[in-house]
Amino acid sequence: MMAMNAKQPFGMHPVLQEPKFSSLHSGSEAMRRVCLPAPQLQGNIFGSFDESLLARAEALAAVDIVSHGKNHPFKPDATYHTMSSVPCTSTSSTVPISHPAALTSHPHHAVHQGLEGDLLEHISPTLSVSGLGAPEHSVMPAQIHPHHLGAMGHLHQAMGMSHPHAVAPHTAMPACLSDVESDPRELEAFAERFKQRRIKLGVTQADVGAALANLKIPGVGSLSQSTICRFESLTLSHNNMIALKPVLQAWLEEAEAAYREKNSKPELFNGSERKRKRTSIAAPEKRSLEAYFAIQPRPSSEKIAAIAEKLDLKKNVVHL
DNA sequence: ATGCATGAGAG
DNA sequence: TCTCATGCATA
Repeated sequence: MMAMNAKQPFGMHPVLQEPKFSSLHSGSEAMRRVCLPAPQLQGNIFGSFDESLLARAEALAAVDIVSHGKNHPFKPDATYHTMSSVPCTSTSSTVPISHPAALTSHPHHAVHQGLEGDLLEHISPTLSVSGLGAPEHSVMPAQIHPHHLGAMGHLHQAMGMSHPHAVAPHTAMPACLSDVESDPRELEAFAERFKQRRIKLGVTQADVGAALANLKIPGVGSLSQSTICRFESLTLSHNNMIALKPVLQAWLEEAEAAYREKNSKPELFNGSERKRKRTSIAAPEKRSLEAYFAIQPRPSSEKIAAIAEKLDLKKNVVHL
């Protein structure tokens, strides 16, 4: 044996197999990546990057490990793979099933749009943004390579949503009922963008899967590398794709926010510390201080000094 | 639907 | 060795 990544010595390889998913793939592509010291065990991931991989850590969205919880409320039903055609794409796709912004109460909301443009350097002017989620006003039939326009599309959920929602000019596509955002093309575009941006951030599929748990999105825990991979390669059922999209989108925004925050911040403390750390007072000391204060609301500076000395704290700290 | 195990390819 | 892709199993 040569590789065996310390995995389970389980060696079961039935011979038969049927193509569950019609793997309509686009082969893999060479992409540079930052090496992750730890094996791809999801559990370890966080334990490894810190300093050296600070950048990545940042990208991983305020990592704060969560054991996870694998349960997806999503109820799939149909299969994907239909995107290649389906010319019908309504324009009303402005409202995704759930706004990641709403799900995660993050301070980044305000900058979502900003980071959008920032990292999207490959935006293709070809498509109009107005669609906000429906990049293809039914302009293209079916044979167009959606990949080329996979630059944007999910500007929706930009909380404010100031665009007046232009009514579908023509082909309203009444048939595409549940189009709310299930538009396959849009999904594909998103998947493509997701992948590219993820790579740009130097985050691996496994990282993403694990980091998802940090988003604390109800009902969403971590996912495996496999799933992320499948999402990117559109090898999931349509509904599953749709269910996962907002989650991954939320992650992406988080990651990019953290990313940009990281390198925007001069953060290079030059000898002078910017802020002094908040002094934490031990519980017992704090209690005695409070007790004292109860008796002597206005202790003299002398007293304060004495107390400070006694508790080994700085005077201004004792001031409370 | 999703994770594990593992093969494949790249660096 | 790492990441990605995929077969297979299972909830």
